[in-house]
Amino acid sequence: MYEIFQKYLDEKTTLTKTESELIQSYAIIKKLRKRQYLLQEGDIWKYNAFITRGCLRTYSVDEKGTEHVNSFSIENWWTGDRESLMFQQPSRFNIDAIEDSELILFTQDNFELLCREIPAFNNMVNAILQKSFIAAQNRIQASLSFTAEEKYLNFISKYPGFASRIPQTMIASYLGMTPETLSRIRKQTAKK
Amino acid sequence: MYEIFQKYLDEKTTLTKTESELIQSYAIIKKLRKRQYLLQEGDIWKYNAFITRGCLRTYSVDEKGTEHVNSFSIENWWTGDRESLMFQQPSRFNIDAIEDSELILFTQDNFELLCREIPAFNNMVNAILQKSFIAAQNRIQASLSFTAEEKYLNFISKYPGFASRIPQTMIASYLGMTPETLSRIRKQTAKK
DNA sequence: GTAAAAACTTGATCTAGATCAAGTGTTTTG
DNA sequence: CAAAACACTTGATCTAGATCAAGTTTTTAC
Repeated sequence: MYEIFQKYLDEKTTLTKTESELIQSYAIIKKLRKRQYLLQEGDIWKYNAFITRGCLRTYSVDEKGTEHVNSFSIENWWTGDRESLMFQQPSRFNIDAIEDSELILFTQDNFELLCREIPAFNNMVNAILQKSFIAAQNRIQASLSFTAEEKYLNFISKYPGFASRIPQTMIASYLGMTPETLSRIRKQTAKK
Repeated sequence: MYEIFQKYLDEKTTLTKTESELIQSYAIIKKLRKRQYLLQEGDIWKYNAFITRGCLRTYSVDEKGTEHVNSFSIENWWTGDRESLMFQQPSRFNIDAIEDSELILFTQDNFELLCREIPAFNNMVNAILQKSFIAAQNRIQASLSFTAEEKYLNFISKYPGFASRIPQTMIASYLGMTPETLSRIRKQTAKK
């Protein structure tokens, strides 16, 4: 499955043979069955994780036991808990597989080394972070200014394809509404 | 006012004399009166802006004319619209001064040059971006899982000092509630 | 292949927070 | 320093979306 990551690298940046080999030498392949955890609340996250196949969700659980989905991540995206990684503190999140998935992991030490040794890799990582930040800003804006229906329409237009592979309950949680509300919205919008 | 930024740099990173001078040579000082715009919706944002004094807000206006505050930024923080800057597209945001303020601007070209020429500067910028992303994630989580009262208590504990210098109406907007609701929450929590 | 468990739908009712309205207090500005 | 503009409070009423409940449909697992 490493070829998928190699292809991603080739698209995003330009590397010498030696650099590519250095990156590959640190790659840890990890397979996850559906429902299996990549990270559990309380654990300290140690990696940078790239998804070559499948779909994962990051969520937290509040005192009432309600799950709140923070994000979905699919093939060709990264996942993990930056806060836990950066401050080496126990995570408030769980990450688990929505589908059978395959990942490539890099320990933070190795990842930092790659960033230091390979400027093109460092630039790629920064560009991804910038885009993630912009996406987070847009999500904040949506959560502040959109109605439930607008949030759903925005979601399916922004992430077409997600709606078909992710259970509605999880999408509802991601959008900050109950599954019942999402069900009713879908019924209504289907009519139009 | 450049000394404030110099002090910030000295705290966050280690630079040679030459590097410091290079950075300073690109700095553009900008003063803003209260209510004055730094950026208006539709404009394309061209800078990286550091605040040496004052307080700014970033907000958008929806079709109904309602303002939604995206963020507040005070001295020793950065502000701007990353999305507009990165993709050179018209901004959906307005940024204006809540207090008389002073900023240091770097055009994106100069800023990129500094990142390229000064690895320590680049690392500092990345670290800031990481922290901004983590803060955005936390805000998303709060907006999904907190009640109006919890959002307010979380805000004042996370940003003590903000409540006294920023009008309540704007804080309410930032927290995604009406000014009336915030007023009632403050009355209640004051009792306790 | 079938029973149990999830996932989704639909209806009835409830409620946190919004909206509307009418104050009072506090800046800003000529 | 007055009056206009703005910021905040308080009360009455309304509503989007939550909650509770009881189905039906789909998926999972032996």
